[in-house]
Amino acid sequence: MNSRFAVATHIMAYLAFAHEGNRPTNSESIAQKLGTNPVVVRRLIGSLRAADLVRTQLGAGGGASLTRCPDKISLLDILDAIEQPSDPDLFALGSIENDVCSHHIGSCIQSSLQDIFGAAEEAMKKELAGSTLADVLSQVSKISCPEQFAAAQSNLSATTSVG
Amino acid sequence: MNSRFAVATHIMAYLAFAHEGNRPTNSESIAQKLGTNPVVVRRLIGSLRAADLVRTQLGAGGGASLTRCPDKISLLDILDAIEQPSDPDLFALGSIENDVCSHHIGSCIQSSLQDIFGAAEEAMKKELAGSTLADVLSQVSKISCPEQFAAAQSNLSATTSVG
DNA sequence: TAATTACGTAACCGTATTGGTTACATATTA
DNA sequence: TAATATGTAACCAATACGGTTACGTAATTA
Repeated sequence: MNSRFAVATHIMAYLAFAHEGNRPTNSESIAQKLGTNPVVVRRLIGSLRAADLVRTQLGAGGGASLTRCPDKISLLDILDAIEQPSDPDLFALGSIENDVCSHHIGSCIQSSLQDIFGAAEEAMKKELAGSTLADVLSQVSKISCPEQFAAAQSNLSATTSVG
Repeated sequence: MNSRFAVATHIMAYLAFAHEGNRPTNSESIAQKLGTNPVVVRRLIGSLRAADLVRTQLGAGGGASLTRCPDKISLLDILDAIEQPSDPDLFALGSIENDVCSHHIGSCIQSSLQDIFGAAEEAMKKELAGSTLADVLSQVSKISCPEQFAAAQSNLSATTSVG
């Protein structure tokens, strides 16, 4: 899960950069910036699309774009989008949840731990819910490298316009 | 990571149950209760011992026992104990952290995301730091199944005394 | 002292997951 | 109609993990 989340957030950040220019961004250029494969990007974009965070457009000039403004998309939205049925829970008890352990004391411990793990997960999600893509962008522009940020923005819109 | 944490916490909970009776608990009996293999238990106990949460005793009548009272051991202590160098971080950027991506905008996004991910992780850890093994035990005894809890406690001390 | 117990650790295996890659059908644009 | 780009399946290699066996070593106990 962890790398998927980071990559997905990265993708969303790039799409947020390109959000002003109305042209979609293709998986090829995102993959190149991330140093990965276009199919990997498309797979994640597929999950993001299923969660209605991005829309995609087929055909020439196609690609992905955000469905709403970056300040309306939290990092929790992204996490929820890429969560898979195979990721039951960040703190899943996994193989412990079997019949062998379902004697009294075992199941009692389990339910107790699940409460605590659930609280920890909630705390994490609450934090992620408080950060939006817009926050990421403004942090980038303010703190890290303002002039490169401006240059990158114009580069990006140029890239997405040209192809 | 996630299963390791859950299993380790389970192990610690069992050791906490046995903490009053001064006899250590062997990996065999813990593994049996958890429906797993003694070696798996010993591996985790090895990490817990390295973090000075448990001590182990070799030889006949040996096993593991807590180094301090359950109310002095937080779930964060356990998480920290079993964190491995290969688990750099819950939100690690993984394969993104390569040279290809280290152009200006990419590295800016990364540092921004790392801040946010770090905050989320901190929130989670803070929650775990607030829960002790004693809390787990009392939750088990109070909420879930008081009479079984009492029975299990006496069973456990009997088990660890007899072998 | 000898036998038993139990840990510590290495080694190996099967499985699951993941990311990377190729390939191709489909849709959209020009 | 040609070019572009997505959607998706399929396959591969690498990694991680849990399970298991095996064995050396230490401590107890008879």
